[in-house]
Amino acid sequence: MSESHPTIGIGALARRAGCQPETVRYYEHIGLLHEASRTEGGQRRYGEEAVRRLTFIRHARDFGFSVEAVRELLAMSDRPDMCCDEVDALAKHHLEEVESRLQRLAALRDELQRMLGECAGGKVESCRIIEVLSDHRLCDSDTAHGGAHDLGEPPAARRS
Amino acid sequence: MSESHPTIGIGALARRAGCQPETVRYYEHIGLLHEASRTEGGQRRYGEEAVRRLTFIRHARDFGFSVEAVRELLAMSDRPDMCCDEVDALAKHHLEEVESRLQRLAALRDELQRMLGECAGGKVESCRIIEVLSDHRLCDSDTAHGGAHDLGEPPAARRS
DNA sequence: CCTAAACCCTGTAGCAACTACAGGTTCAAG
DNA sequence: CTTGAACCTGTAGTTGCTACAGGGTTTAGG
Repeated sequence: MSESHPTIGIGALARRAGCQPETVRYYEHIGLLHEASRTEGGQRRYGEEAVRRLTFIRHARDFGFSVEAVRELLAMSDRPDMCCDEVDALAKHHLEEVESRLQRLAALRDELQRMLGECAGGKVESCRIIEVLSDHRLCDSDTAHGGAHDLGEPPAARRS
Repeated sequence: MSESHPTIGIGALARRAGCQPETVRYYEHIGLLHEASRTEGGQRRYGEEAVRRLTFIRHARDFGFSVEAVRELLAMSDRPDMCCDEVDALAKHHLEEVESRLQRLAALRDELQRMLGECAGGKVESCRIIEVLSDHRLCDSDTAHGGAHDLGEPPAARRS
């Protein structure tokens, strides 16, 4: 309702949503955030609405939704009279992915624990860890660790 | 012992280790695999040792070890009389990371389940999922989902 | 021996989702 | 009015590959 004047700088906006100014510019660039109004000198100025939108984005990202999923969620939340089936479906789908990642990650943990438990701490020559890594048959094959890709490795960048 | 003649083509090597020829060239490029010998026409030819090495790499990668960690593991496995403490430490460190990812992923799953359970299926306006995403305070804050980054999202590419 | 298919080569660009500069401009406090 | 923090654009880097384009090589069959 209340359209606050755009007085918030990009740094303050970023701080309030817990991210970096670069990330804000990036979100604008890929169209998650609308183009901000500018001062005469060309600097971006935001209002409270932008804070809400960015917070939503960051929060959804923290939940593990991909940028494309966030884009859909934003589009849906912009249409309040829509039926929320799609939102529900998106969240369900995401939950399924999370659950399958959880299972494989748990299998991986078990295998790592087993490896570590069996390593007697001698020479590399007889190291159980190296052996297991060398030979797939030494794994508990029931609970196959299905490839790090689908488990998700931490992406390169982590925010400080 | 038996130094097999290098007769295996890059495609066959890749197939035996469960990856793509491009991946093999990439590993060579970043120095995980030694430079292969070549035919007169310039094509790479490999022996059984390369199969073992590549299999080790793929397996360690499947375990979620980063390429840099794999590089260290390879260096260690190349020195059989070394004490395997470092291997052990690397694996332990990795296990810790896996466990912390597991915990956050579990918290995330709970939150998603809660969100889904509370969504009554009406209009977006009153959608519990959108609400939770909009407002951090609606989360169970004890078991905070700590950012998708550290949970790891599935990287873009998945092998077929 | 010849040809066609299957394989291989290099090099570059692309994916996600940002982060990190460089080299300059603008704003706000004192 | 000066200073320094904040901001601007644009490009390149990160991880771990994958996907081309535009060629050359190998090999099996006839």
